[in-house]
Amino acid sequence: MEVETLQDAEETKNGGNDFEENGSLDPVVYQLVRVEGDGTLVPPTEDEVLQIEQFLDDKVDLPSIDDVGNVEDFFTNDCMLLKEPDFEEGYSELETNGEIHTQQFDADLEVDRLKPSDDSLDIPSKCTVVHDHKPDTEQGDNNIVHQDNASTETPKSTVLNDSCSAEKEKTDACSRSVNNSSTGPSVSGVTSSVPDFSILRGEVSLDNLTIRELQEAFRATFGRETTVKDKLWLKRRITMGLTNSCDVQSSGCVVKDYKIVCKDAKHELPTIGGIPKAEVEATSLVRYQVLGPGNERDTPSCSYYRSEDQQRSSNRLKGVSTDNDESEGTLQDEQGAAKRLRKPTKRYIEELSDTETLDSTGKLSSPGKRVAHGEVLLRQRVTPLQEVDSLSITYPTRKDTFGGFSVHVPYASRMRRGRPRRNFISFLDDDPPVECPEVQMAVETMLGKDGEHVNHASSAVEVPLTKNAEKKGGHIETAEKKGGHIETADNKEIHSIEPEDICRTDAKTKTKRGLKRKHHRAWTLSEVLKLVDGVAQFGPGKWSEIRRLSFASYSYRTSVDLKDKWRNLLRASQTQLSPENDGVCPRKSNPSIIPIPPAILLRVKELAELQPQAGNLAAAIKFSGQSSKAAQGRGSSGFL
DNA sequence: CTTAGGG
DNA sequence: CCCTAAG
Repeated sequence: MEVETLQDAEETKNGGNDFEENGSLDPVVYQLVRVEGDGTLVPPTEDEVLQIEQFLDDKVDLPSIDDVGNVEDFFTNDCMLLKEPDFEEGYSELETNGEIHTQQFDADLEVDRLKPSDDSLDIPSKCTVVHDHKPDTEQGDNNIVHQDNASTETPKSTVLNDSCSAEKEKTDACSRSVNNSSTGPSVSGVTSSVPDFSILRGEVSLDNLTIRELQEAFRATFGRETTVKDKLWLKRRITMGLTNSCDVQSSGCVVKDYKIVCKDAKHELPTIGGIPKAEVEATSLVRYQVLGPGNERDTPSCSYYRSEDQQRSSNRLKGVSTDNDESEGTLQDEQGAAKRLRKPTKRYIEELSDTETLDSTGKLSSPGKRVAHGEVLLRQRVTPLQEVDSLSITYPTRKDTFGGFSVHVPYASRMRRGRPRRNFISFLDDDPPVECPEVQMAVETMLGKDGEHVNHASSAVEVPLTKNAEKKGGHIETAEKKGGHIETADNKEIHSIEPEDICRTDAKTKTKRGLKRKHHRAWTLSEVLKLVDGVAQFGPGKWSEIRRLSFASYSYRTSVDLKDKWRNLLRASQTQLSPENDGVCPRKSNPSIIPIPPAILLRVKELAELQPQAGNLAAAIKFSGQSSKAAQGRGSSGFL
């Protein structure tokens, strides 16, 4: 059996409660009772009591009058707000309160029994709630529990209760409501809109109501108007509101549940529909209701959300899932059928995201901020204790509603999908203001360029042609002043980074807007030779080939670079060679710049000449081999 | 991506 | 070296 929590109606025992002092509230005390299968109540065990007490203590603070007031207002607004997008603000406050409540409830739920709580708590309790929403449901004790979970109370009811205890006015209302089962929820008094619950009273089969009546009922239940004309939906909503459960079935819903509850309960809670207060379950229920109304924007979808959440929560809490699930499915299906699917709006989505983000609680996450607000609140209440795990689970995904169906969507999906900026590499690149080969290497590596760096570094030896100029004895060793380093041997120079490079690098980094300018690298004699050789082999225009084969080690030389360089070489060869005799560099005599060795130029020239010719012939191909060799032979004598 | 060319 | 147009 389960221990059912029963709340005892007000009790005066509370004694020194604030409430009493205020006089406004009827002190309600929860009594923890174990419900036997036969329905008899049994005094709680000490353990049970203890467990509950803890919760109570925590709660006690919560219900301060002020808080309560806020809560109430909040709820009140809630109804109204729910409709409108802008009601967010109200929530924050509520949440706090809500949490508290939730905790309590949770606690209660967990324990599954109520214990005579401290006086401090006054929750109007009412009778045990046995809901018969579902016809299907079994009626065993278990059922009861389930139902409670599933069904339950509206958040409002919860609130109301609190408020009642706290506020005088409300109290009155509460008391009234309590007294008059018939009376509409006192809430009305609080709420701007005064729902007329009368319609709900009694056992009325929603099925028999007209849309209009249903709408009225809806209004009575949620305190707000609805334009929805979907009977099914309305029925559901109403039922849900009344019962607080998700399980409501579209058809065959009878208000009587509500009613029953009312009857049992001494007070009707002003809550939305006058939901019974089985506080315990109420917790979970509360959520539902809130959601319902809130979500509702007259949209069926809301209910979906809820249902899921509810189910979950209830399941979690009680471990009873079956009924709920079924009901859920039913609801969803029905709704889905009834209404068109609704796609989340961008805004909606955004809101959701935000909400989720905000809620550390995680769970809340669901649906939209706003919509969810109510839910959130409720959830928190419910969740805190037990839902932890759920939270963790939930976290990764967010629920969205699609066409009324809740769907878990990975948060990630919402995130921007853009691919990572490809530039980031560039940035890396920029870097090396300093020259560290390492950095470069790293960069290059990252870039995926040829892995040359290694070579580069080690072989970097080469001196910029310009500078070295002639030196080459066979290799380029010279170092010019410029480099600052002297490369003794080509091989060695590892650090041949020239100051220039550095400077340039920086420059480019700074200069280039987004793109950094490629690090300037002077062409070394060896590079030129390779280039020439490459051209000789593959022919001009085969830059990519040359680059691949001949410049494997120079990752920083692109085919474009080769092409450019070649162009420059050609130019040079033409100008220099011809006037060659001058021997001097035409344009500058600048010492720093060392002209490309004539030998090379010669080769270039030859190639240039050959190529074209060859090109014509297509001999280029064949040629290439020969030419290259030839070229080598000649000019290079020692180059390659 | 590779070439060609202009800047 | 960069940039762009054109395959």
